[in-house]
Amino acid sequence: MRSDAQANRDRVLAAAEEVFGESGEAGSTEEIARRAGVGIGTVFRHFPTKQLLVEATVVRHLALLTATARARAEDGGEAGEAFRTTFRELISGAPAKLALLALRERTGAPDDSADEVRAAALRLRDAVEVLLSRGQEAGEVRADTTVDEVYVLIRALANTRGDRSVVDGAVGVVLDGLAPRRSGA
Amino acid sequence: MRSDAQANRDRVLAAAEEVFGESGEAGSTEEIARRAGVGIGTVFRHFPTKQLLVEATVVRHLALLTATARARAEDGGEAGEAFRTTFRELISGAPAKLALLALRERTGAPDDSADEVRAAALRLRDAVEVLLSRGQEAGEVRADTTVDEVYVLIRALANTRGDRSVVDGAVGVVLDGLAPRRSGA
Amino acid sequence: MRSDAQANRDRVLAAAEEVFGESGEAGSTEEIARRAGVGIGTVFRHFPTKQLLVEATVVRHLALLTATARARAEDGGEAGEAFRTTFRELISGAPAKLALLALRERTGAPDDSADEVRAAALRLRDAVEVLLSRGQEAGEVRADTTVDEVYVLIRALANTRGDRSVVDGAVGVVLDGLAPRRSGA
Amino acid sequence: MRSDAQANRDRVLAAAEEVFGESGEAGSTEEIARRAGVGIGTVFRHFPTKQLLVEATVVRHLALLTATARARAEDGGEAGEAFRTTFRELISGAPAKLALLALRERTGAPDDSADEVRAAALRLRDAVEVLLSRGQEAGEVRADTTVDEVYVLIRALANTRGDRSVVDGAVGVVLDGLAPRRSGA
DNA sequence: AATGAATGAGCGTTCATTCAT
DNA sequence: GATGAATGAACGCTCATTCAT
Repeated sequence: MRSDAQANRDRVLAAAEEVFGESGEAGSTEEIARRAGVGIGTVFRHFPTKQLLVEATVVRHLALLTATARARAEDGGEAGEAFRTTFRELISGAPAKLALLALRERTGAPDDSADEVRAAALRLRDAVEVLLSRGQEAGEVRADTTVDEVYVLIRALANTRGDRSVVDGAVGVVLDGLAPRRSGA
Repeated sequence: MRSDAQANRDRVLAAAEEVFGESGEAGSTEEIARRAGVGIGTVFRHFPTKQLLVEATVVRHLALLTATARARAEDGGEAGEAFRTTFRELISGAPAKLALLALRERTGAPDDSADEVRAAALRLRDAVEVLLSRGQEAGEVRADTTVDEVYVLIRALANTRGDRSVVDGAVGVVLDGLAPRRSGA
Repeated sequence: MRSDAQANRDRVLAAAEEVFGESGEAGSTEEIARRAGVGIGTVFRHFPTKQLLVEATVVRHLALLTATARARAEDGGEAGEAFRTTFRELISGAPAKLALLALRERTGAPDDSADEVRAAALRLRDAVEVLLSRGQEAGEVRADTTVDEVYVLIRALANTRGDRSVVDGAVGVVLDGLAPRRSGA
Repeated sequence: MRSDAQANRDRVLAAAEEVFGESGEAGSTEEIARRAGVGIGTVFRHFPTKQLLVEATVVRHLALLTATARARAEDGGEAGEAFRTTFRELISGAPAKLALLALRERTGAPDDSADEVRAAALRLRDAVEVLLSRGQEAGEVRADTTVDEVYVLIRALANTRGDRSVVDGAVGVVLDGLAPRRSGA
C-alpha cells in the first residue's frame, strides 16, 4: 500500500504544478484532485493544507531546477559556456510555473514547511554558485558580481512573459552585463 | 457632491494600489473599501466590477511611471545619465505594486477597458523609447537593443523582491549590459 | 411648484407600471427613476418605500380597469354584450402588468397603504358587479354565479401568457360557462 | 454515502418547492438550505445554480401532476368524470406552488436545463390530452376545444388565491363551459 | 423640492477543509 | 488509505434606503 500512496502523492504534485502553473495560487484544490485522478480527500491526506501543497510544489520545482544546474556542473564542459547555458535554462525552464516562486517569496513564513522552501531555494542558489565561481575563475564571468545578484536576475527573468525572441534578446543583454569587465574600463 | 465623489474615487484607487500591491488580484474589494474608509457600495459605484478596479489601478500606476519618465526626458540632462536614472527609477518606483502589471499582462483582454491598460502600457513604452533613442544617439547606450527588450527588462526587475543592495547590484549588471559595445569586442 | 411635484409623481408611477409590468416586484427602483427621468431621491420622496410604490402602482392600474368597466356600464348598450365585452377587456387589458396584482394579493397586509389596494380592488369588483347584475337581470348571464366567482376568473385569466388565439379560445369557453343555464338542464 | 446524498437532494427540492411556493423565485437559497436542514454548500453541490434549482423544482412539480393525471387515466373510470376530476385536482393540487410555473413560462430559455422544463410541461399536457380525448369521444366534453385551451385554463386557475368555496365555484363555471355544446344551440 | 453619492444588509456562488463511509 | 458529500466563511455584486448639497 505504501507505493500506492507514494504514487498518489506524486500524481497530486504533478497536477498541482500544472494547475498552479496556469493559475497561480488561485488554482483550486478540487481541480488538482480532478487532474490527478484522485478524490479531494486524498489530496488533503497528503497535504493537510493548501499552503503545504503549494510549498511542496515549489520545492519540487526548485529541486528540478537544482538538478538541472548540478547536471551542467558535472558535465565538465567549458566553465563560461556552462554558466551561460544554465542561466538561460533556468530562465526558460518553466516560465509560467516559476510565477509561483515569485508569489511565494513575497509573503512571510506562516508555517514550518516554509523552511523547506527556503532550504530548496538555497540548494538551487548553491548549485548556481558552483557554476558562477567556476566561470569567474575561468575569467569568463565578471569577478565583481555575487551569487545573490545572479540569483535575483534569474528569478526576475524567469517570470517574464512576452515574445520568445524579445525575451531571448533581453537575456542576452544581461549576459553581456555578466561578461568580464574590461580591465581598462 | 462632485468633488466628494472624485475624492472618494481617488481614495479608492489609492487603497486599491496598496491592497493589490500586497496581495495581487486576490486582494478583496471589501478590504479596499475598508482602507479607503468608504462603504463597499461606494467602491462598486465607481468601479462596477472588480476587474475594472484592477485595470484602473494598473492604468493609474502606469500613468505615474510614464510621468516620471517624461519628466526625465524634459529635464534636458545628459542623455545617457537620463536613461540610466530613469531605468532605475522605473524599477524601484513601486516594487511590490508592479506585481500587478505582471499579473495583468498574463491574461487575455476580456473587456473593453483592458484596451486602456494596453494603451497606458504603450504610453510608458513610448516614453522609455524617447530616452533610449537619445541615449543611443549620444553613444551612451548600445545601439543594438530595442525598446521592447529594455521594457521587458524593466518589467522583470520591477517585480523583484530582495535586499535593496543586492537588487541595486543586479540592476547595475543589467545597465552594464546596456552600455555601448566595445567596437573591437 | 406643486404642479411640478405632481407631474413627477405621475411620471414615476407610469415608469413603475412599465418596469413592474416587465419584471414584477423584482424591477429596481433605480431603473424606474431612470425611465421616469428623475433622480432616485425623487422617487423616494414621493414613495418613501418600495412597497408603497408597488401598491400605488397597483392602485393606479386597478383604477384604470375600474374606469373601463364603469364606462361600459354607462354606455347603455345591451346588458349581456356589455358584460362579456368588459370581461374580455379586463383580461386582455394589460396582461403582463396584472401579474403584479396576483403577486400583491398573495401576501399579507404589512402596512396601511395595503388598505388602499384592497379598497381599489373592491371598487373594481363593484364595477364588475354592476355589469354582472344587469346581465343576469337581462337573462344573458347565468343567475347562479357570484361576483366573487367572476372576479376570480378575471384575475386568473388576466395573468395568462400564451398564444393570443389560444387564450381567446379559453376565455370563450369560460364565457360559455357563464351563459344562462338551460332551464331543463 | 450515495443514499445520503440522494436524501439530501430530495430534502432540498422539497424545501425549494415550499420556499419558491411562498415567495416565487425571490425565495433565497439560504432559506431553502435552512429549511432543508443542510448547509448552503450542499444546495449548490446538488444544484450549481439557483436557476437550475428553480427548474428542477418546477420539473419535479410537473412530474407529480403528470403522475396524478396518468393515474386517473389508468383508473378506467368513466371518461367525463375522470376528465373533470383531474381538471380539479390539477388546479387545487398545489395552489401556491404552481405560481412558480407561471413565472417560469414567462421568461425565455437561458440554459439547457430549461428544455427539461419544457419537456416536463409537454408530458403533463400529453397526459391531459389523453383524458380530454376520451372525454370528448364519450361525448362528455365539448368537441370543439383543444388541449392547449384546456391547459391554459388549468394554468390560469392553478395560480388563483382566494376562498376555497369561491374558487371551487369558479372552476365549476369553467367545467360547465367545457361541457358538450347543445346540438341545437 | 430634487439630486445622486454613499451605505450596508443580503444574495448567489466558490472553495478549503472535515469526516462518515 | 481513499472517497466525495457536507460545511460555512468569504467573496463579488445588487439594491432599497438615507442624506448632504
